Amino acid sequence: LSDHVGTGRHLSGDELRAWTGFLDAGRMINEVLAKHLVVDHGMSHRDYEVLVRIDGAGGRMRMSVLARQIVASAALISQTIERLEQRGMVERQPAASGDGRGIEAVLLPQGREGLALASADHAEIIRTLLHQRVGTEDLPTFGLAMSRVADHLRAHRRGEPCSDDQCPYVRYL
Amino acid sequence: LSDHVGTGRHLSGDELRAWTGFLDAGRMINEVLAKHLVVDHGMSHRDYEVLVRIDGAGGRMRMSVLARQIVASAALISQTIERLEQRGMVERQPAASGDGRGIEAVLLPQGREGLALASADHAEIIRTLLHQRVGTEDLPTFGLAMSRVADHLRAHRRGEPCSDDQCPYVRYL
DNA sequence: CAAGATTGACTCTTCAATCTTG
DNA sequence: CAAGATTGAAGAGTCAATCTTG
Repeated sequence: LSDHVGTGRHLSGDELRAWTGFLDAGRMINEVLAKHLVVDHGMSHRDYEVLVRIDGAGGRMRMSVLARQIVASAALISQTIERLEQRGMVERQPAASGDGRGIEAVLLPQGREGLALASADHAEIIRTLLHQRVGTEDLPTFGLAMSRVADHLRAHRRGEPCSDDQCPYVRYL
Repeated sequence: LSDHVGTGRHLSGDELRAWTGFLDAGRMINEVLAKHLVVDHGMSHRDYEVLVRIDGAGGRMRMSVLARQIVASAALISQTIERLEQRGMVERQPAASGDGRGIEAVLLPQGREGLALASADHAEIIRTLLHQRVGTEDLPTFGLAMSRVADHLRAHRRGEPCSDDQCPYVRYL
């Protein structure tokens, strides 16, 4: 395969290594996290993320806010909360604010407990598989780069115009 | 939330930024790629990846090799090839080698054409959303770090013992 | 009509069971 | 019995349509 640099149809050697490494690393880390959560704690990775966010917000959070913070659609959040409610981990309540359209997901004791049990291993897996391999020295730089990538895409998702270039493809977001 | 460094239950500030950035960036980039492929080229991201791999191997590849290279199970590859075959993009043939158990997926002209049409934009999206944000200067380092993460996990998946530490959680792979 | 939220249909993924060949 | 590959059912995600409230 040809190995043009930067402007060609195909990715160059460095570009390809970065992309396939990024893609495969993400898939396999997610696979490990997902299996750990479902095997040892009976919840999906998304269940866990939802519980973390609600806990981080003090125990209650609006559906729409949840959908915005986690990278997920409103429909997905609704069905995830539905499953968590059936298992007694969260509860749906009318929004505390006056808006009659809002629904808040409220963390129940059982959900708080499940979260606490899962979180210790969860963090350790991420350290072992990601942080340790990236290396202490490069970790801050890596974190900043990933935040730039994510923040750029989040800005587009909110409909904000892109600051420094055209970004022709984000219409797919 | 507490902000211990390295050894606690929770991720530290740097660790958390690296992890959430990595996770969200991966999700949103995949979302853009997936939508581009399905909207403009009528194929899923995994369809595209399968076609790329077969093409890279010279136009034919065994199912089991495909499953190993792409991070996917044998069942998933089987069903993906099934769909591609129905659309006339690949064809299943008995393995060229003597082993009567082997099946090879062979790229057909229509598949080659679909791949060519999709690949130009595909590479450009990845450059715009990932490489450009990481930055030219940091890209090689980033690529090496991601390759270390992925290679470490691939080694575990193949059952090889881990070189420099215990890695207690890879049993979930 | 726009925003928050939900539902149902369809698709994709995973898991366990199956079949065939070495 | 182990390895390569396939199948069917169940679980989760996406999309379009719907309902309610501002």
